[in-house]
Amino acid sequence: MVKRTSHHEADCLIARPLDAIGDWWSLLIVRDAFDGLRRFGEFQKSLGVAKNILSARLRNLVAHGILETVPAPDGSAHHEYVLTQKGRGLFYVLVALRQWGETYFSGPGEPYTFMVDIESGRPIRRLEVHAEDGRLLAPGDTRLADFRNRENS
Amino acid sequence: MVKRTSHHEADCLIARPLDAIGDWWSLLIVRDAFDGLRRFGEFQKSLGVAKNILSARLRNLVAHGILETVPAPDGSAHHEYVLTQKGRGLFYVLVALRQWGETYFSGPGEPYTFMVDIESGRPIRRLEVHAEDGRLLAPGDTRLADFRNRENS
DNA sequence: AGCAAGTGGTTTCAATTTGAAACCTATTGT
DNA sequence: ACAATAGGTTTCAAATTGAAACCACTTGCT
Repeated sequence: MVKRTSHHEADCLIARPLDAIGDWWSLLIVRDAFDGLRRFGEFQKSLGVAKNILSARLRNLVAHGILETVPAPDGSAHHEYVLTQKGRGLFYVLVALRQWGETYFSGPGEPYTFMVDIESGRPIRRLEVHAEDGRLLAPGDTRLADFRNRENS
Repeated sequence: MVKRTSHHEADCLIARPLDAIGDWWSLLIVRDAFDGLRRFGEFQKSLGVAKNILSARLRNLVAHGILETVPAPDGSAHHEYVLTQKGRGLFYVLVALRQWGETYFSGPGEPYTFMVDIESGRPIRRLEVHAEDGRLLAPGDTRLADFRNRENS
């Protein structure tokens, strides 16, 4: 059997998250969940994707603990999909992706949406990576270390 | 013709980046590029992916300006793939993804790699989202606004 | 009660995509 | 000269995708 390449058991802690999300645009479901969407139909309308595919994606996200199903609050027999704490942890990924998008994908002069702080209505700051002592770090200033390296540093 | 769903022209600035990267695990190529990998063969060995697929992914990343090809410095006829500035902008996405992975995907007691500041060798800080005035923001504290909203706020 | 409409899916099936292996073309190394 | 290595492309079977049809259950209306 030809197996789809999966990085499920990969050592790398970037590969595993990617594998859990499963599909690039499953993140759009997560984004919509952050926007308050909860019902199957709402996601379907928002994403315009085939129902069978949406069904599979939602199932996958639930299986990986990113979404969970809860009984519908209106007492109907249906359920709703809400973010778990793990799912809410993807907030930073979405912010990073969005800021990258704002920088490189907004057409010239094109009106676009961006993230603002609800309280002030002003745009949020750009993400920054900081060292433990607070120094601002650029891409080249970091490396990966394993547990053993950390112990004797 | 059955078209693969694409969010290329989507208004949303999360969808467009996703579409540019193309494939979830193309990010693994970008991660490897951050780790200093440059040659086709290096990527292939690192990712263990079929050569035709890697070839297509590299071509896509180059087409979207995330990688660029440069002549090999050793004078050979081959070229190397290096991150553009746009590509380096994905650093924050990778950090966000990795921190999420560190939190939710590291097995109990399992040794894992994580990001450290090269200068001190100590782990970097967690990403935080801040308002313009510096307040720390949680997932629910932001919303999207379009250009017009910004103008009159 | 009878019936249409809405919600939340599953099934079917053709088209597309994927990926392993084979192949190709240059450039080294010996 | 010959084999090996790098960097791909081509081929083709199997897997995935997605549009449309279908199904089951609940409302709402008359």
